[in-house]
Amino acid sequence: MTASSCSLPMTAPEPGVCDDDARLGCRALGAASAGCVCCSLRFHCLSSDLAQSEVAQFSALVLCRRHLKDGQALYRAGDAFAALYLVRTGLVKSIVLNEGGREQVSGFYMPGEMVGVDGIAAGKHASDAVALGDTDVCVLPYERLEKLSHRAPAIDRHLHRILSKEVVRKQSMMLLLGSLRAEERIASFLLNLSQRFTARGFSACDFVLRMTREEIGSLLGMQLETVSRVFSRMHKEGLIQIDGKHVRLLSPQGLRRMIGN
Amino acid sequence: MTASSCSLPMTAPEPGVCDDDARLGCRALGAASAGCVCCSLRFHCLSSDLAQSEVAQFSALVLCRRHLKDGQALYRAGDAFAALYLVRTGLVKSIVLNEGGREQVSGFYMPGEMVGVDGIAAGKHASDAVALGDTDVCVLPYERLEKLSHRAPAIDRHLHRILSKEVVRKQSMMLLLGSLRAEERIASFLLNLSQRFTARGFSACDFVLRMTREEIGSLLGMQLETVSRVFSRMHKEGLIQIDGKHVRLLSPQGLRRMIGN
DNA sequence: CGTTGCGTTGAATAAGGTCAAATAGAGTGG
DNA sequence: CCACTCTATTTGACCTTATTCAACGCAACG
Repeated sequence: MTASSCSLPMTAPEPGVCDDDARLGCRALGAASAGCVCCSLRFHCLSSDLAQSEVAQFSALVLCRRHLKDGQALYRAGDAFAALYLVRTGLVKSIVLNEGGREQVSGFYMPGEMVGVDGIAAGKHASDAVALGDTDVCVLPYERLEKLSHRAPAIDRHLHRILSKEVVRKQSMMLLLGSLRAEERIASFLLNLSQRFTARGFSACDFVLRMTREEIGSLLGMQLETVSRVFSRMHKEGLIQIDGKHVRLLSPQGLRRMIGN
Repeated sequence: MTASSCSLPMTAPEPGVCDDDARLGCRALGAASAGCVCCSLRFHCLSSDLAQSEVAQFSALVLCRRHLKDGQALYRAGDAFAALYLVRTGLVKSIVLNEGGREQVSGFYMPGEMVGVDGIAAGKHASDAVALGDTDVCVLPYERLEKLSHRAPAIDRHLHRILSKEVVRKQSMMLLLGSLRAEERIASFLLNLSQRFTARGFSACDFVLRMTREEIGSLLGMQLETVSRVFSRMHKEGLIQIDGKHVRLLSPQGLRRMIGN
């Protein structure tokens, strides 16, 4: 998972430049760090059509990383927006709160996925981001990222794509919330996780849910009891095997049929 | 509404350069067109902290406009992504379809709002965009926009903000769909429209819904009958006055209280 | 070993969906 | 101008689904 045994050339961060450190509560990366160039997540964080030099430039952006323990917040709604984050290990959940105090999980972010883009719009975060279990993130100071993206068109384009992808993702969550029933939502959720695990080289059909039933329910717009019941029913029907947080998809095909395809 | 009597200097599109015309099905703008600099929507489309020169550069991007009649599509899901669109007059609805054939309205776009950003991610549109009533849009060829944004950092930043704002918007729709009940959804919808009308200089409490009950229901994740019933109930309770598509908010305060604030 | 958080399950209830029918309005063609 | 058609909307009756409330099991932890 780590990129320790890598000795490819990279642009080292200028020493002493990381005045973001204190503000962002992160630890600086020494020149020893191999950076993005040979990070195993490189092709999740970054487009494959970036030149090596661009990857190195991007890498130089990541002045520091942050480690979060279970339940610790990366940022809170209302916090000044200073950086975007790329999950390295672990899992981050993002939570939106409306004025009426109601809150909802708006997404789970896996290694290689970017957290925090909702802060760009207003210069302050619109949601909380909280670690589920031990989690590491790379910190991308936004001002530096902006400056870099003016120099490196490919990186700018990549950023646009990431932002757009987030729109598409939320849009398909809207579709799920607005027009699927409980069973279909769960099926869709499981298949989505499966697909993302696969893309990261993990088993497609056998994984552990780091989040609680309540958090799943919150994301999918249903009560935790309903989540539990649907899991139980799917289990009885032989579609999945579920033991606490450990899930095994016995019939991905059957799940796919449930959501109509 | 039009910016006809404006004679400020602007960068005219180079003649003969609009080879996008045929592809995008739009008509070219003559040099006679006043462009964005004195468009009444300027401060909706564009950030107020753009310099005049930057606005002119942006304006030069808009090589053509498109007029759409009621029900006509700006693009369809799967179409190659070539441009972003800024609504000038009228209303555009965007519709997502999932694999199972289910579809849902994912947003209504008013003058000054940008349509089409979900196409950036994959290079093809993820939704349909259809005009509700006569509608005009400005066409922003995306490749040119990208090139411009490398030359003009402020425009790039503005684009990032627009994309992020779209994420925030979808995110709050997720919250609505996942945790509000029918009445609260409608209240939220009406207040949102009201706020957007206000921002455009129209009455905050007296407006016409261009969309059908079914389209409203689709956006809000409920059946058209439920939409109708909620309108009727709100009417009885003296919160709104509703006559077909004509709405008057009698107690915006009361509506706000419904969603808990 | 009691406490606490998470998960499961059951029974009663409420909210919204579905089906059906009636009405209203806009647009069309005679 | 009127009859006709088509679509949008409203309303009622009934039914399905998911929520709510409550009880209980289980595992981790101090």
